[in-house]
Formats: sequence, structure tokens, C-alpha cells
Amino acid sequence: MGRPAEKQSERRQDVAQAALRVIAREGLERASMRAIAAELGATLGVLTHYFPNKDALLRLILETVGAEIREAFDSVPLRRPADLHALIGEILPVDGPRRNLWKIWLSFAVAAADSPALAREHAREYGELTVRMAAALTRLAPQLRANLQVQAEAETLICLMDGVGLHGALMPERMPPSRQRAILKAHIDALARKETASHA
Amino acid sequence: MGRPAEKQSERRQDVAQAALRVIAREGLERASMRAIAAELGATLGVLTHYFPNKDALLRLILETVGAEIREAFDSVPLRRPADLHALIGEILPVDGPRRNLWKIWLSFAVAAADSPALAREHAREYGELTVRMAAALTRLAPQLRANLQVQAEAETLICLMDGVGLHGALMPERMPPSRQRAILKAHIDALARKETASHA
DNA sequence: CAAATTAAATAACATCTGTTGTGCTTTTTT
DNA sequence: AAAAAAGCACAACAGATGTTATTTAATTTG
Repeated sequence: MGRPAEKQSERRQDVAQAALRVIAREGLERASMRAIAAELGATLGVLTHYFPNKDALLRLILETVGAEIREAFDSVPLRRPADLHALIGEILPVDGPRRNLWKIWLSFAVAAADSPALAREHAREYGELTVRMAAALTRLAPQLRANLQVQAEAETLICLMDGVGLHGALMPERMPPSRQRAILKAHIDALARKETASHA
Repeated sequence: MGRPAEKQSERRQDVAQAALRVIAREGLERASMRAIAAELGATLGVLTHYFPNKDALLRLILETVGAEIREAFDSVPLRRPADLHALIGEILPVDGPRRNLWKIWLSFAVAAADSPALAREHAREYGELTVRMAAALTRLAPQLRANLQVQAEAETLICLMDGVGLHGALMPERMPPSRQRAILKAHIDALARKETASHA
């Protein structure tokens, strides 16, 4: 009863999936209504029937991508600090599908800068990711550095992932999967290193 | 004599600056030829006279932004590790102009994913940044961690900056300047901490 | 089975896009 | 001063875009 509870009549998702394929293949700016309809093997009528306008369609796509990222996050059980390696391996753009997901995600991030509606949705998704990351670090806290600031480290980790993901998705030659993993492994290992009590 | 040495007849730069203002204000996708011409207080004739097509104009803009970022990089003398704080303060999206620069930069990063011409220019700029960062760390090496891998740490630092910059530029409420600086300060301080000899 | 709702195709719209061509004015060159 | 070139405005183009009817077919409801 909390949320609007719009009915998601399957076909809406078909449209969203077709749109995702177009965006992944040709970019967000070339994902026109007609291109999406063609990808679906249908006509504009379908799109206009299920969505009041293009913005509504784009919002559903953003939500869909956000859900996929959240699922990837939740699919990894976090018991030991080393499990964070599996988590980042599940999320980073290490293969075609994941590169596409990142590409789309970043497209929306940029587009959201000029669209309040998208920006709201986008900020919400990031909020959920941060909460998840902070929860993960809290759960692992006993096995991490003693004086670790969970909230701050969660944000840092997300920023580092976004930076590596940005390079990995948009410049794969310069930032191949091996280097993506190496960078985040080094950072995570530093979190798990209990000996040093920092400078203070 | 190394580079093509195209003459940059001032007016070309005027066009580029007008385009930059439009992109900063309304986003890359809404930066049409006509919008740029209007911003310049002229007509389409000016643009078509100085540029063979829109792509050439966009490439000049990307190059201009890259030059600004490089200048910011070079404006900070790096003698002590703490100077890195000043460097990141000079580059990160901590105020309006710099947020705009990042927004434009990220727009091009995403657009480059579907435009080979832009991608080449973009990769070149990133190459130069990485070289600069690696050179900076090499210069500071004697005052940093003993077993520090310069190239790897330079890439990590750039990724972290890009991640923080992405959040700072596109979601300023969630990533204000203070937090941007805090995140990078923590990372840089860890590089400068000489005591710990790591795990090996 | 009839009526009503849903699904989808088709066509038309006004607007915006990058590009091209033409002509006028100013500046530079010879 | 004559000739040439550069700078730029203006108009027109073909095509794409989101949106809005209008119609026809399929499905559900009574």
C-alpha cells in the first residue's frame, strides 16, 4: 500500500527490454520511439498505449536497470571481507552485458543532470545502493579495521567502483577487467588490514 | 611542427565558448547548432563557415575542456604529498564552473561510447591525464610509501577522482565539496603513510 | 451472444535537426 | 583601385522526432 502500485502488464516490460537493447547498442540519444518499436517488432501504437510519453518509458528503464544492479548486490552473501571481491566482480563492467548495463546507467546519470524527473529516480537508486553498501560493511565490521567509519568508507567504495566502472564501461582497452579487479582488491584489502591503527 | 597547426582564428574559439555555455546550461543533447548560434548572437552561417560539420565543433569543445583540465593540473606545483590536496581541490567539482566542466566532460565520455571520432579524442585526453598523474607520483615517490606502484596508484587515484567527480557534478546534494575533499584526502594520506610495509 | 474494454496499427501533425546553397558585405591582397 | 577572399546572414532542404487522433482487431465482461 506504500507505493502507487501501477500494474506492470508484462508487455510494458517487453517494451522496456527492447528499449534497453537499443540503448545498449546505439546509445541513449539514438533510442527514439520508432527505433524501440522496431526493435520490439511492433509500431509506435504499442508504446503510446502503455506509456503516456517518452519520459515515463525512460523512468521505467532507469528503474529496471537499478533493480538489476540491486539484484547483483543482493546475490552475493557477505560473510568474510574477501566476499567483497565476489561482489565487485558481480557488478563491475567485466563482460558485455555488464558493460551495457553500466553504459546505460551512466547515460542516465548524465541525462538526469538536465531532467528533474530522472534526477529524482536516479538519486533514489543511488541512495539504496549506499544503504546496501553501508549495511554490508557494518556486517563485516568485526573483521575490518578497528576505527573504520562505515558510512564514509561505503561512500568511498561506491565512488571508486563508479570511477573504475566508468573507465571499464567506456574505455575497456584502457581499463580491462583484470585491472578493474586489481584496483578494487587493493582498496578492499586495505580495509581488511587490521594491524595499522592509522595516524591519530 | 609536430601537430597539424590548424589556425584557430579567434572566432572559432568564440563559437566553442558559446557552445560550452549552452551545454553547461541545457545539456549536450539540447546543444543544437541553432541554440549555439543564438547563444553567440549570430546565425547558423557562422558555425558552418568555421566548421565542416557538427562533429568537428564537438571535437574542438572536447579538446578545449581537456586543455582546461590539464591547465588546472599543471597550475599546482607538487613538492610535498600534501600538495596533492591542492591539486584535487583545483580539479574536483567544488563550485559552479567546475561542476559545469565535469558535467560537460562526462557528457562527452558517454557520447564517446557511440562515436569513434569522439572516443579517440577522449582516450587521448585521458592518456595525458594518466601520464601527468603518474609523473606527479613519481616526483613525490621519496616521500610516499616505500613499495608504491606508481602506475597502478595513478590509475586508482584517477578512478577515485572520476567517481567522486561524477557524484559531485551530477548529485551535488549527496556529494558536497567537503565530502569530496574528505574522501580524496583519506586516500592520499594513506599513500603518504610510510610506516606500514604492507602484507608481503 | 452482445457490449465494452483493451491492444495495436496506421496516418497525420507540428517541430526540430544538420546540412547545403546562394547572395551580400567587408576585409585583405595584388 | 581592381580583384580576390573571407565572414556571415538568410532561406530552403530532407529527414527525424515526440505526440495525437482515428480505425481496426482481439479479448474480456455482462
